[in-house]
Amino acid sequence: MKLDERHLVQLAAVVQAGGVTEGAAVLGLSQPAISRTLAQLEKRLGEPLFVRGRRPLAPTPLGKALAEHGQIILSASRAASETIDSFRRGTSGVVRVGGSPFFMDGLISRMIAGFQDRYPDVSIEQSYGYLSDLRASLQAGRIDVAVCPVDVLDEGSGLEFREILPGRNVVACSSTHPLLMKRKPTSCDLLEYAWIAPPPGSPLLADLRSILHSLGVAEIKIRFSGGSLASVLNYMTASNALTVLPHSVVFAFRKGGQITALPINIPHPDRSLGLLRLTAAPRIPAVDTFANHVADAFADLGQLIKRHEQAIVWGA
Amino acid sequence: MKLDERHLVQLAAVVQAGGVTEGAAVLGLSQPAISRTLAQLEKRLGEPLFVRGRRPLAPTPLGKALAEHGQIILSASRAASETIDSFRRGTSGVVRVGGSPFFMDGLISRMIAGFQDRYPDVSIEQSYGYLSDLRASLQAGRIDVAVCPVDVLDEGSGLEFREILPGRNVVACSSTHPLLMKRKPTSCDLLEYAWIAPPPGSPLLADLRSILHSLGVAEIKIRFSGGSLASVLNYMTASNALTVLPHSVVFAFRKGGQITALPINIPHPDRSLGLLRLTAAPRIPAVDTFANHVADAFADLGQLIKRHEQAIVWGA
DNA sequence: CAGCTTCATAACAATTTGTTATATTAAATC
DNA sequence: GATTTAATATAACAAATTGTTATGAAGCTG
Repeated sequence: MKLDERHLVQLAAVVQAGGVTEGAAVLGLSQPAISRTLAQLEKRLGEPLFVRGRRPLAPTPLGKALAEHGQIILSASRAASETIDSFRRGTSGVVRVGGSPFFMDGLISRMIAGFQDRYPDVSIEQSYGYLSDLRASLQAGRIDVAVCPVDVLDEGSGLEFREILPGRNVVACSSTHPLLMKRKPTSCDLLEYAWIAPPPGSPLLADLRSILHSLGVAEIKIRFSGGSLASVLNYMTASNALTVLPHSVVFAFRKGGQITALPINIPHPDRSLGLLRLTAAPRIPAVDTFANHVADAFADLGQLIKRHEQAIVWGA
Repeated sequence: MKLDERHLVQLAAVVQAGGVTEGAAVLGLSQPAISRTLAQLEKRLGEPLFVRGRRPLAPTPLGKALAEHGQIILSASRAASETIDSFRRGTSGVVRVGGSPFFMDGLISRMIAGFQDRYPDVSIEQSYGYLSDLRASLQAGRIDVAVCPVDVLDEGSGLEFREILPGRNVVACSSTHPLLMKRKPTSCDLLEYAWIAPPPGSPLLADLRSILHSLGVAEIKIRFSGGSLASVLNYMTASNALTVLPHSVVFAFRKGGQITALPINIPHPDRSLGLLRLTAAPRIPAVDTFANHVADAFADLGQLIKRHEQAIVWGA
């Protein structure tokens, strides 16, 4: 026999509160409303739910059993309410974030940890991709926000762009690299060593080409390619290979003492790391919270880098 | 924010079924009904629950989260329905049974085990008492059924009596008792040994007195009293003490080989073991099921005793 | 692009829900 | 044991909700 969820909830409230009047108060309803519900329930069931003509009100075994189900429903309903409230506050929900692999692995993943330290009820679903994929994912509603280097001129197409860090690359190497002995490495020196290529399709790969061009270097020895950041760092640590990496990523890993940047100036890409969101997308508070957290974290990082550079001067 | 349980259920059905139409079918409703509910929910929340303009219908993270709560509600509701159906079939519920201690401990408790082997979803709450207490408990709705010896003439007072075994007592003793050596023990022999008194207030105690009277015995040595059946049996096993017990109880424990009955005839009490229920009480199917089970079990027991007596003749 | 399926909207009838006012009934009190 | 008090049941009514059918709009499929 099918019964109304609302009725079960009312029954549960009455049983738990120990009286019709009190139960009504718990639910914020009038006593006659509950009284009628109970009468109707008993009529439909053909079984009493309470021992009649006796106070305090005592449920029959059946009444008690049904009230337990009602209690579950009431709890679930309250949990749903809490879900909504917390969703609105941006302290719960799901944030689906996509981004370019090196930034995600090198910076964002740490920031996510810090974020969830503050907002443990927001779960993060991470995915990888470059600008065109990410744009498509945003538009298809597969992700809520993207973290990605974007050409400064690139704009429009319904995407909202929020810059969080100016583009700046460095030539990275193991912190025991022989070239670090030299005061001013030349372009020729760079040709001496093997290179790690950034992932195919990444802006870094394009940057690498333009760097080589600006240094007047024709070709380099690519020894390793296709690896994610962890592979690149490991490889670099255990070899004298060079690669081009975002300044911020190398900076973030300076604590490990394994890698560093060569003191050589290379041109800045006309590109900034930023947060991308769909302009037309519904505002999800948790995504706002997350975006703000990431932006703040990058602002802090920017400050840190600035202070660090006052001590150590990179390049010439 | 408070939301309607019904709406959450409908949301859950849609998410689980993967479409409005399918969800409506699951709940036995029309598609527009669900469609309107969802529209209303989204309007009240100010947040989309589904990714619009896209098929197959995909819930947003919020929609999915709320649907999970709805699923819980739906399950609880179905469980409640099942509780009712099963209650009506008499295969679930609670049976509160009261009875005289020796019968409960000696016979009924075993029958409850057999009962629950067949009906595992019926739980039994057992309590003890003699006729007057039990009658009061029945009338107060504290128990659903009583198992108790009742004077054959005693009747009325809104109680329905169902006889399940004619009263018959025996003098019980350890199975190694010296009197068992004698072919025909006399009343004087009975005076030689210590006696265990049945619990105060029990019909057995009254029976004991009338037995002594009929045997022309004035007084006996009471050595032990106030014990429950387990104590009485243990005491008897470890001594040569005698007591008066229902024939059926001694019979039920014959398998243990520890106790038996003396071959001496004592008068039957004008009393029968029976099931008592309130005539006016609402019919609880599980109680019916239980009462029938107990009655059947006693019928079987009666047959067993009869066959057993054709082999072994008790008393003279 | 036609055809099919699925979802959204409109309009309306029926039921349900909640309210206040009042009668009953069980417990408490003297 | 009569009387008072607190709690529950009932009645009457207004408002909101729910469900229905009919129909329009929007995506997918071939």
